[in-house]
Amino acid sequence: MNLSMKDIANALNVSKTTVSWVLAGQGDRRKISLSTQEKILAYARKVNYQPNLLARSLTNGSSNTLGLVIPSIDDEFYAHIAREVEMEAEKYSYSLTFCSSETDPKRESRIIRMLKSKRVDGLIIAPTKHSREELDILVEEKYPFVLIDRYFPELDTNYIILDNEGSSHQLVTRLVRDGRKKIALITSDTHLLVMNLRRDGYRRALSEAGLPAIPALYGEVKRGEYVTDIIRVLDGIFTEVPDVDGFYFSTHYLAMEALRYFYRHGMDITEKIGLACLHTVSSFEILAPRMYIAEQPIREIGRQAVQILVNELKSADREKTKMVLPAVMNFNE
Amino acid sequence: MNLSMKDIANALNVSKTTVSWVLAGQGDRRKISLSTQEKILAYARKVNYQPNLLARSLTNGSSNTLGLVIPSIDDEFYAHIAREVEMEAEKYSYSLTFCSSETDPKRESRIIRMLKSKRVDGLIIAPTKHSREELDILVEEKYPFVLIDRYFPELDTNYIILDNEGSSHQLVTRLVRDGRKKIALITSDTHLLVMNLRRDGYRRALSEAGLPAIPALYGEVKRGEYVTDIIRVLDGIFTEVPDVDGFYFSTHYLAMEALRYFYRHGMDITEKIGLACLHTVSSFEILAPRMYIAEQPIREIGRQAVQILVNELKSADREKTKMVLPAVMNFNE
DNA sequence: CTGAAAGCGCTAACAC
DNA sequence: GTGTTAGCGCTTTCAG
Repeated sequence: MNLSMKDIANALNVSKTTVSWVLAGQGDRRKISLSTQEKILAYARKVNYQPNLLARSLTNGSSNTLGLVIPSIDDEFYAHIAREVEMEAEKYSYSLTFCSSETDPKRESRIIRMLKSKRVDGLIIAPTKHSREELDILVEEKYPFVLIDRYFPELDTNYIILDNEGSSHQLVTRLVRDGRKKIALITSDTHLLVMNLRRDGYRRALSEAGLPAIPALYGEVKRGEYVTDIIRVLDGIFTEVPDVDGFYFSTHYLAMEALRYFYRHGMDITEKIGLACLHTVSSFEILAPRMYIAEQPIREIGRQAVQILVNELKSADREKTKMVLPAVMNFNE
Repeated sequence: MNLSMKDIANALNVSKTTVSWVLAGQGDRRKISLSTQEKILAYARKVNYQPNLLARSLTNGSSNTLGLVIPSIDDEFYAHIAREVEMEAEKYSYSLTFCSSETDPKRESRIIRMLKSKRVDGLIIAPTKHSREELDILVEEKYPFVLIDRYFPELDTNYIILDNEGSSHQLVTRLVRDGRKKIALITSDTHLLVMNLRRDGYRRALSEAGLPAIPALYGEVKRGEYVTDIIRVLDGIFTEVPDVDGFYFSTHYLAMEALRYFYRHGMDITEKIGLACLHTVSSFEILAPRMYIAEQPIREIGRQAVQILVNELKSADREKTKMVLPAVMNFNE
């Protein structure tokens, strides 16, 4: 199959070293004669020489590869992130190996170990709830990594997250300004810190507006079976608070299922019910054009994540970067 | 950082080989004494030994990794494919490195070369239009790979594709059965073979139904600027054929933009206009519940792709597998 | 200007 | 039962 440097060296009666220099573009610096250089270059091109990156990485102790670990590539949000990260990594001539944990902590651990074993130079991780142990190890080993989307405040790591509390607050406040008085919160995955922050923002907005926090307006959906469970939750809210006039969804897939529900029940989600959601998917624009949306700054997250990693790889032991990014709103003030 | 086998061997006063045997689970077969085995295992666990997969791959000449090359991870369809492939690969304890070509042939070439250089054991490729050269090389090198979604009939390769002509024919025939007589075809990327096949299916359905092929009902949208160009196309059709009563979209993103258009113009897409589309995205279920849809058998594609590759890796030089899969319809007959 | 040789961490044929 | 050794393909120090 593929020829190696040795093959080229033998064929041309030069040494492996010379071939290596030339192919690495160091011919001039090493003062290899032009004739030799050209001979090597020509031959390499002719036989379509491709370096064995495994060998190179082994020698160099670095694979020029970044690893991305996300809960699920099926999720539009993470798919976008993956894209941005890949593009940005390419700018620094890193390639990307991506794996999805399927929100299974065991899988996640396995993946992280595997990526380390493959000697990826750094990791970008959107951690699941139970990632702590594995992250502890990374911290201890000083393995370069940056968390995105979720984080652990007690851990001194790089992270880039959304201003969850603030965005929530803005969204709910916007509903309040429309005169909504009975705004339900639909949420899930409440063991996640970010979800609590979103709830906090919701509560703060209500209390600042002098609105009561009605327990019946709190809808918690079981993750995993959210497609069916949200029906139970919404049914419950409409029975107990028939004049509910607003919904704030803590994440996009909840909004999606709720929209399905509203459409099935022929409900008026333009006048009678105000909607807001943190995160978005492209179809919301059509399905619920008047829904207030706080979007994740996906491009920014992807870019920063790569840059933080690249910087850390250049000079280890720098301060950890902790970024809290504002959301991008589809409305004013 | 990570200890190597040598370190373990030194620390325990045994040889690298012994460590290698034991850690590879060959202790019993190689008749290493139980005490030694336990000593090694215990120590490895204690220092949290992780093998260097680069070194192992270099030695073994195989990385236990498959590569997936897709046009864009942003696309729901390919994201799903990526997920299935990853899960299936895991069953055979292969890991997955995925890259997206962004439908840029140069990028695609680069990616394929890079993956080969990293010595991935096999490739799953959803090729872009101009992939021929790179594929020719793969064929010549006998590098194991399988094409999905698109293929080159003149190339003897593994491939798994949808029955494009047949699915199209079924969709359009279904519209005809509803009494639609002026069915427009909205398509794009017409240099792709699969797109031509879809057009052929449309035409066959019309001709079998004795319906004329009205040129004004053929809408070709420029890829790349389809979001704006589709408006021009649809405007054109509605002006020239005001009583158009059906639309067949050759792919999901065209349907998506058309729906946007129909909604903006407040058009009746339940009674007056019949819709059909090859491919789907989740929001269609809400946006256009009555649209006839032919779905790609994503799971099947992902599974088969991996299995074909795994089989080929076990025994090279087998016959190439060429699969044409039927679509999954959301309607009867 | 060019080459020899060591070493990255692992496996496996071949001793003893 | 265990160790020696060579080699995977590359980079890089040191010697000519």
